[in-house]
Amino acid sequence: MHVTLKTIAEEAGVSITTVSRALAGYGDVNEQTRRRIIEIAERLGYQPNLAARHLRSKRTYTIGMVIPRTAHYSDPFFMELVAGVGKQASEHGYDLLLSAQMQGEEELSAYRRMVAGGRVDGMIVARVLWQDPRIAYLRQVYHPFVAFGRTEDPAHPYIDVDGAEGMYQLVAHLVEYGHERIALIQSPRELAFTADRCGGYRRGLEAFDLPYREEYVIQGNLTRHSGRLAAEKLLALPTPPSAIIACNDLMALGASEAVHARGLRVGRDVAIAGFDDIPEATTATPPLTTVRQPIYGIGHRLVDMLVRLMQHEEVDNTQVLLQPELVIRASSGTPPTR
Amino acid sequence: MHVTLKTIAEEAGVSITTVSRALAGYGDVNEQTRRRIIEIAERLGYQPNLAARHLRSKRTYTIGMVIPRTAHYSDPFFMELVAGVGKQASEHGYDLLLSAQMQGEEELSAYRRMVAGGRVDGMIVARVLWQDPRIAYLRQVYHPFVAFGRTEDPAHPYIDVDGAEGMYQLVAHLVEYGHERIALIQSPRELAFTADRCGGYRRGLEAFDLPYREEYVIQGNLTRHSGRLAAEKLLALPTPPSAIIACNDLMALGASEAVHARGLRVGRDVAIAGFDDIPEATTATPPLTTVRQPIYGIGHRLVDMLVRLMQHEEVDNTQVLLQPELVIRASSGTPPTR
DNA sequence: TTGTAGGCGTTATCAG
DNA sequence: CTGATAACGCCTACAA
Repeated sequence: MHVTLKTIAEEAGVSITTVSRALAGYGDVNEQTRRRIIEIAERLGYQPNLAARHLRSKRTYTIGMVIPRTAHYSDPFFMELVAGVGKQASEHGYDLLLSAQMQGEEELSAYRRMVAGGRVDGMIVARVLWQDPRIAYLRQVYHPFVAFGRTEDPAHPYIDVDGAEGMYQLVAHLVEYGHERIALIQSPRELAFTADRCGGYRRGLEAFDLPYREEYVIQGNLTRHSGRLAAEKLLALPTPPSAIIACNDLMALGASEAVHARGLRVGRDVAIAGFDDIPEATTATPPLTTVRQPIYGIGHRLVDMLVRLMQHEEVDNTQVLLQPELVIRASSGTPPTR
Repeated sequence: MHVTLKTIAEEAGVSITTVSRALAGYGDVNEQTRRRIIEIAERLGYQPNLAARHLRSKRTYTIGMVIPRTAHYSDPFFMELVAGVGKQASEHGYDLLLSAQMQGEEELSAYRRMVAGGRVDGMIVARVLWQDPRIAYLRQVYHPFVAFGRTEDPAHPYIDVDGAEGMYQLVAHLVEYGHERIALIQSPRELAFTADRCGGYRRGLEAFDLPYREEYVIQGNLTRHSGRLAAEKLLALPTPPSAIIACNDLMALGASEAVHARGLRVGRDVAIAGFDDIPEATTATPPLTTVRQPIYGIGHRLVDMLVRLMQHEEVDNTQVLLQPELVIRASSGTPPTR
């Protein structure tokens, strides 16, 4: 059977109340009694029942996060984020409650279970949508959360990376390397960062007087496979692009496969660039030029901000926009010789 | 405020009991009443308080897992395992409670919090130690768990990969490719799989009449960095090995770095092989020869078994030993020409 | 078919 | 300094 306060109380010959207070470290317990109680508690391996404690105190010391339940593969973006969030949560004395759900209704009901079910003190929301129902929900019930990503609605707490700027830099970089036909493999429109990143792409083209061509912009769904399909279409065009930017690294890696498969060489015949800088970007062949989002570190900052919000501390800035860092590797080719 | 059964009861003009039964789908509630109650519950967005429910029912529908809290980097082995476990847990209607802790005392107390604190119905134990205090604890309190890895004690439920066989195959493979000086970068002795894998290495050497040399066996700690250090030592020997096997992929990748740094070429001048087949093994340059542990799939199976144990169903086999699969890639060189 | 009452283990209030 | 007592929200005999 489980050791409860009652067990200890009986063993020590005092009331449950006294045991509770002794263990909680209240000052109004006789030093003798306290020591005896603590000794017994340790001997019996007492462990407070957290469900009971939560029921009373409304604090769970748990952070919730819902990640997409994909068919078979683990998404490195989310895994890095989970690692960063988990590490920092633990640093603050919090555990992490993870639920893998299909996007859509299921996901939202997982939010409800966690939040309204009182299982977590706060939520981390990743991969924000344009009109994000999860954020709408959390705002409606006034539950603490921080999002990785912003939307138009200016009021919610977020940390984000300036995708427009990142994309602009990517275009500038490719132009500098001599490219004029730069294609884009786009992320799904419903994602908040899509408009941001695509905007940066367009502004990049304009800034260098390059035309925006409909046929150079293809829709992907963030998976490696969709990147490959998109690149195949691009390469089959009458006038194929000489450079391909993908809205995330996974699609960029898929695009590299398509280039290979056509017997062309990445970085020489076709330049490829991505966005995120997942670990594999470094080790891919050739290594991938990309825009770095320090995902692991962002996980830390998300938790730091969330912890303050949960504890109702002052947070000076709840809208953090990080400047991206262009990471040039071999997949975008070699510098122009002049 | 939170919507409780009481809120609904008042709204519907019935007792809490009736609401509870109506929502739980009991048969003994008037159809009229039930419909009215359900309608109100939905309108008010009722969500059962899970702490209260757990307190009563002792079921949490949560699986616990403690992962090492390393300084800065995410360990791909654990991340893959988390992905597999999380996915399958969700498939069975369970959430995953993650706690990142330093190994040792902290880790054990996280187990206690989860288990004795009643937060989880079962635990997944990864990276089993020789005399594993976590397993000792779980057995002592009769709490359901499944381990990824076995120990001498035959009675606990586990899924494992036959490391001895894997290592043997690795040695055989390298011998076939013409190597006679095969070194080993060993994992920490306290890990259960170390004896297993090292045993396979020794038996491999014996089988091919190769001497076991003390100086060819170096201790690592599973990190990339330790693999690099170990390989540097090996390569600085008067008679350096021509092939290096590491007990995990991360150390093997570190060893590759050391080879590079010395101006040698992996797969040509020195053969390298690892164990695990983490995603990066495929994309590394050159790709890494290794022994495949299907970590993601093992995560699935761990959960499947655990779910049956938690629900006290019959499990025909609670000790599963999987046969490993040798994955030959470029890091071990090219086949001997004859 | 519905309601009353008790308890899960904890913490907080209020007397003694 | 200590102990009753109530309450958190839910479930379930048992009674009506």
